[in-house]
Amino acid sequence: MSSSSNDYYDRVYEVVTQIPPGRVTTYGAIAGYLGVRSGARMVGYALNNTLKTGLDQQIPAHRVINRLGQLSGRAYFPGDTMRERLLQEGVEFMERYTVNIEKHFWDPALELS
DNA sequence: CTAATGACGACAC
DNA sequence: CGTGTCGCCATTA
Repeated sequence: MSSSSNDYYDRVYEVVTQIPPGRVTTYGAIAGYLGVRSGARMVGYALNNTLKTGLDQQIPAHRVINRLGQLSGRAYFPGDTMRERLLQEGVEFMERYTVNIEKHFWDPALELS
């Protein structure tokens, strides 16, 4: 168990868990909300840890995409799980692996205050 | 302790 | 408008 940065993962999980269905947010938005403006990479890293540990069953990691609306993490999900889940939630897709982020964007800084 | 990596982002060309 | 480069910072080798 990492002791120092355990907080970082916890914060990421906390935010991602609160993303409502049919909504999506970006790595940068989460990182910014956490106070780490350019720590977007770490957000994905933390999420990767969730799938690895099986936490993805509790954390909607599929609702976190990059600022372009692309499912950058789709490769880490089995098959097209990431895309299929978003479709089930009613998320509009512009392309096969690109969602209408402007329409479904969920900003933690605004929604969580 | 140093080097490389990554589910990103912004900017330069 | 596509591609390349740098920055950021935790994690791993």
